[in-house]
Amino acid sequence: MSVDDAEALPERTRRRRTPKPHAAGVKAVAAAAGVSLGTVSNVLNRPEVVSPLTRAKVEAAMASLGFVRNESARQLRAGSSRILAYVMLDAGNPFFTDVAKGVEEAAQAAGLSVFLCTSSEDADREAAYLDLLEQQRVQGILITPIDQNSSRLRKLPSRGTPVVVVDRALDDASHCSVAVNDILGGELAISHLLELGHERIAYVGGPNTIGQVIDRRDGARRALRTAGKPTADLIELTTGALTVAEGRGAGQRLAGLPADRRPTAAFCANDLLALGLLQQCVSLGLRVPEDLAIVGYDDIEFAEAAAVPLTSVRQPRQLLGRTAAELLLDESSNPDHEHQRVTFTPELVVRTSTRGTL
Amino acid sequence: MSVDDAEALPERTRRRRTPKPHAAGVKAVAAAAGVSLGTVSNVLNRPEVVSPLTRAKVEAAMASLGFVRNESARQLRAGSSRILAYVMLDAGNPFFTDVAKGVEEAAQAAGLSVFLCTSSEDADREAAYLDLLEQQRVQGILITPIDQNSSRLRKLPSRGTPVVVVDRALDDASHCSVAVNDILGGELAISHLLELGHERIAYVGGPNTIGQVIDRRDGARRALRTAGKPTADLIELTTGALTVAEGRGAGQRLAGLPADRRPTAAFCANDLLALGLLQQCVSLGLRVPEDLAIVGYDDIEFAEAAAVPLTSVRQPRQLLGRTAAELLLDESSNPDHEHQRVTFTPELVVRTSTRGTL
DNA sequence: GCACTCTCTTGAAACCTTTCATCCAAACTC
DNA sequence: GAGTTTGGATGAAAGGTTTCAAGAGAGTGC
Repeated sequence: MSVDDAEALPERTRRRRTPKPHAAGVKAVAAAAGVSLGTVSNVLNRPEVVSPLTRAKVEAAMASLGFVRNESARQLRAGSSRILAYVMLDAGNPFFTDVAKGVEEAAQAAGLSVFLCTSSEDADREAAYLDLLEQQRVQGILITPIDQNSSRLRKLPSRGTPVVVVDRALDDASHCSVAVNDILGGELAISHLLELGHERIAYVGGPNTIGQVIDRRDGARRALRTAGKPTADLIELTTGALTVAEGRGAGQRLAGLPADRRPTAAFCANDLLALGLLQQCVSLGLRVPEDLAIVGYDDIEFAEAAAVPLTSVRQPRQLLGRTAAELLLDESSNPDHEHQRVTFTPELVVRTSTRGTL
Repeated sequence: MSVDDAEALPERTRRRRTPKPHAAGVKAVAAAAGVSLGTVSNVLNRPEVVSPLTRAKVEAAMASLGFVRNESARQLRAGSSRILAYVMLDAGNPFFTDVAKGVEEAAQAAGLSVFLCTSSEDADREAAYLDLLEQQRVQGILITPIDQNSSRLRKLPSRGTPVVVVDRALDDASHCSVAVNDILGGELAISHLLELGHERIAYVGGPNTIGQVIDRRDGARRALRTAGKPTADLIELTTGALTVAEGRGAGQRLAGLPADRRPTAAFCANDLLALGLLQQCVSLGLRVPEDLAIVGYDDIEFAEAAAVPLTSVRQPRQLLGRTAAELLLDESSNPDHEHQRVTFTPELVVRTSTRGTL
């Protein structure tokens, strides 16, 4: 079935100004249906004002010519796009894809589509995507930023592109933000470990440019202070990213320490790190939680199914995404919109990796 | 810092034709810099042809006006976009995000950006995204389709939007495709289980509209035939989707069977199902692999870290994505492009979930 | 001092759609 | 049957960028 032969190489020697021999436009449809441009446009945008007969003719013409509306032209004239974007830190982290699911849910309900972009924790990539999206005049941008003080990020709203920050609470008043209290999350994790009697506790996370990494560490320190211990007691293992592979690396470093200096518990900045750490430690012969208790963060679906089910700090992932999208929609449709900062509360889910088999 | 107050509600009674009081355009920049439109455009697109002095003036004007190029207009005139899209089945499945990583790698090398879309195994969503992307005139579409016979999908290339099918080998000659031999993958899994002496084997997967589900099952059947067993021996547990939750459901059903009718091994259409199945079976008291051996598919990162490390059929995920993107780039830049069908070979990775602790 | 290059810059046309004021004809009103 | 309303169709203008043929100066060679 060589459907495409008909269209292939309609002319080898291209005409001068024609960059693409693309599809038929409204003009061609109008000609074929024997009506004016305006009528075709009406069929597209206000079908109810055109008589059924005419509409049928136009629709037939569109079908037979394979008409595809040129969204660039539409947008140029109409000034608005029906797209919103979510720039996430890492598509490989189920936490973010769950947030994305919430975003898509809310967007779909409002008749919008969502484009996903991944910065992969790379500031240049993030910047490139922000530029691109602004140039595309998307309706709005949801972002989990690497650096929340980026000037690029702050300039966007004043130029007409609404921004909602997800999973970070911004100090800046020019955006809405939706976050989970990461300091509290860190406290929950460490208090739990202290209650279990651990004294040498490690914090595994990095790089220290990521807000979540910092807040969760600060929460951990605060829990130590509250318990009357010096914050210096927290042994910090800095990683290069929040991935399973980096978690394994941290496991390697931990397991290499002599038993009397090795921490008895580790709190990881996210579940990917925790899973990597867990895997490496187990394969190097450390028992979890007897030799090393582990607490993760995010409570992704895989935390429960892990080799040793993982204690973790749970965040309302989809709700986070949905709320963020709703704030964005409000901002772009409600003239009386006021920026809000929504903060959810995390919750500790205790499993075998800290509590043992009891 | 009320940065946005300056811009807020510049005029309550909007002027008639102005849909958005958006940014300054080339025209404003040209006026501010005291040059013509064409020169501004040259600074943007061919900076080398404009004199350093003029360029500096224009750049200063752009900065002070906060100029943001209107991509819709650019695209309308230039006819081409610098974006390519990957429509994936499920963003929550690490397999697809790994493929996406490969795509982004290749795209970045070519100076393009990637928009990710998720059909969530919903044909309507997929169709809506395809329409949207075609209207956006993206440079090309990479897709793991739900239904590879969709007429919408087949029409795209003849209308000017190149399509590369990922993780499916299409019978159709109008696309390139990049796939892994799923029939062989199914065979590998079942042969392995047969070698271990299993007789009652279940296949867990669904819905049966998804190509991968069908091929892997067909491979399983073929392995049975090769071993001289009737294909009816394969006990099929059909799921509603390829998710951890559905895997748990299947586990529930399996564990409910009396021991003498329960399969001794299960081959799952992907790792998410396998992880869910594993988790549910373990929590219901079945031992893996003694009571039930499990083989997954994809060998995602979490398979190795599972409660019982998972035997799985590995696919070259990133390579898949990178190859697909490269084919797409070739199609849209090379006039002598010929459609190709690239097929990779999967590989069985044996772990504890079938082999026991030996 | 004239003809000629070469380097930059210019202005108008083109891309495709949407919008809106206007127009037309047929159907009512009295 | 003159005037009014109404349901539909029309066509020109606008939106911001890119392109390209042509123009303007400055410099060079003889």
